[in-house]
Amino acid sequence: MFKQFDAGSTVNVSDWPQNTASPVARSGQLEALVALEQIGTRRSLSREEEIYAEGDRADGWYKVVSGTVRICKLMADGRRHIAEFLFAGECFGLDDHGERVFSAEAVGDVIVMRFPRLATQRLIEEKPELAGHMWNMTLRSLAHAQTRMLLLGRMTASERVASFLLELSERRDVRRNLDVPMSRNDIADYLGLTIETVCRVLSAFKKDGAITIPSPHRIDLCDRDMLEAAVEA
Amino acid sequence: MFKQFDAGSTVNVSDWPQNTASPVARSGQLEALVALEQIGTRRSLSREEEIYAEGDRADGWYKVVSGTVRICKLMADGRRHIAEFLFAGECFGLDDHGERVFSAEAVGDVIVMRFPRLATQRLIEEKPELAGHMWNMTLRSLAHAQTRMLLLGRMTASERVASFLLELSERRDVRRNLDVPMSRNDIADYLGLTIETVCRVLSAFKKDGAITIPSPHRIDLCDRDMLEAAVEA
DNA sequence: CGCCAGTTTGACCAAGATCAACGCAAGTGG
DNA sequence: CCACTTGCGTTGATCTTGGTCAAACTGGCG
Repeated sequence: MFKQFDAGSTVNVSDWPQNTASPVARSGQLEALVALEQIGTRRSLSREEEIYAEGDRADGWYKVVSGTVRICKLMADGRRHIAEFLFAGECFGLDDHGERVFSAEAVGDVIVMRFPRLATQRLIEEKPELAGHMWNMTLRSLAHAQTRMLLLGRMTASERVASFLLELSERRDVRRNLDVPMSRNDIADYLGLTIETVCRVLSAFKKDGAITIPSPHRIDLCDRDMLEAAVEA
Repeated sequence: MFKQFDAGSTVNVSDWPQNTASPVARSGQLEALVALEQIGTRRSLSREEEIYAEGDRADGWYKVVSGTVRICKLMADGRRHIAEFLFAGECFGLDDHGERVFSAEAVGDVIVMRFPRLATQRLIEEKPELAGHMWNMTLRSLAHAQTRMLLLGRMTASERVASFLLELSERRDVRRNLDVPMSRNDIADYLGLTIETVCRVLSAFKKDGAITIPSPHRIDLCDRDMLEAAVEA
């Protein structure tokens, strides 16, 4: 089932390259992380504002402080695809060299930290342990992307929506009273469906008693087992 | 359009963390890569043989020497999803910690190099520049995964197949006489379609004069422009 | 109160899935 | 050497899921 929804690209010291490292390397790692945090600058954005656009120079990466960010791509004929949603503590924009391949936008009001690429590179040269940390964040994104490829390639509409609700619940660490910051349209473009299908599936889940929908941006997971059964992967 | 199909996770010294590094760091990098190659062991597999299974301990990663490898996952009810095909020079199995989330199988006869996880970790501690190299390989996989999410989430059957043919052509560096090592079924599971749909789309392309199909595992791209137009992303 | 943006619901439609038959080599065993 | 099998691939007929189009609903907000 879907237990390994990555907890996002939060700072995490105990992983692949590090977890057998000597104590010395480990304390170096911690110090390096502090140094990393210090090269970041704060930036506030309001609802629907663009953080960067497709085609912009990719000269930095970001970490969400508060709010929700979406990473998306527009096709020539207007079809939209949302590659990822990012919540507080998660990082984005590490990928792509040179030009941005996707754009990043604020779903609601958002605060992010921006880490300039050059400063990051210099810091990595200075403290090579950091490369391992960056690598880990990328590995997490990759694991998440693979889970989503399975979802987009082989799951039915209800499986996708159930999956989405459970993912939200895991990532935001809420068991029942889920708040859903993004619009139905965003959800649809994230799941490779249409807004109507998303609505219909949600209504169906409601009728079956798996969820209730006090308001469009608030969903109660009454019966998680039912949702988990709907995923069935 | 789809020009940035990553050339795979081949060894590549000139990237993100390295490309502004001092000459000293660069030569260290090269030396480190040689050291890396030396911890690998050769392994031969025949058609349809499993390299590792879902659930196996993830205690190493691989590089394809010759042949084609597929990374796949089976859902409980038998639906199959192919996450990736790997050709000579490309790496896989770097992702997942602990247990394998996907399995890896030889499409035809295959030779791979296996790099044990522990030895790799030790080497990284010894030569921290290597972390940057590993990170780059992961970044490439991620870029590829993102391209595929767009394909699976938002493209039509013909767009997917056209995309696939062009991707094959780019990655194997062949402009016309494409050899297609995988079965129609593999292609379908890679593109999130059924085998019948793949066949039909290929037949349609043939009728339109975009391709010819001398044999099932050999496809001629007569009119690349037509295929590129069919993708239209 | 009426407008507006986002959501929900319904009726209909189509892309692609499913089911089924057929074709076509490459074995295989008599 | 030739029937027979077997595993793919291709094609056709029909069905289903989810998309499209359109209308109604809902909760702010001027």
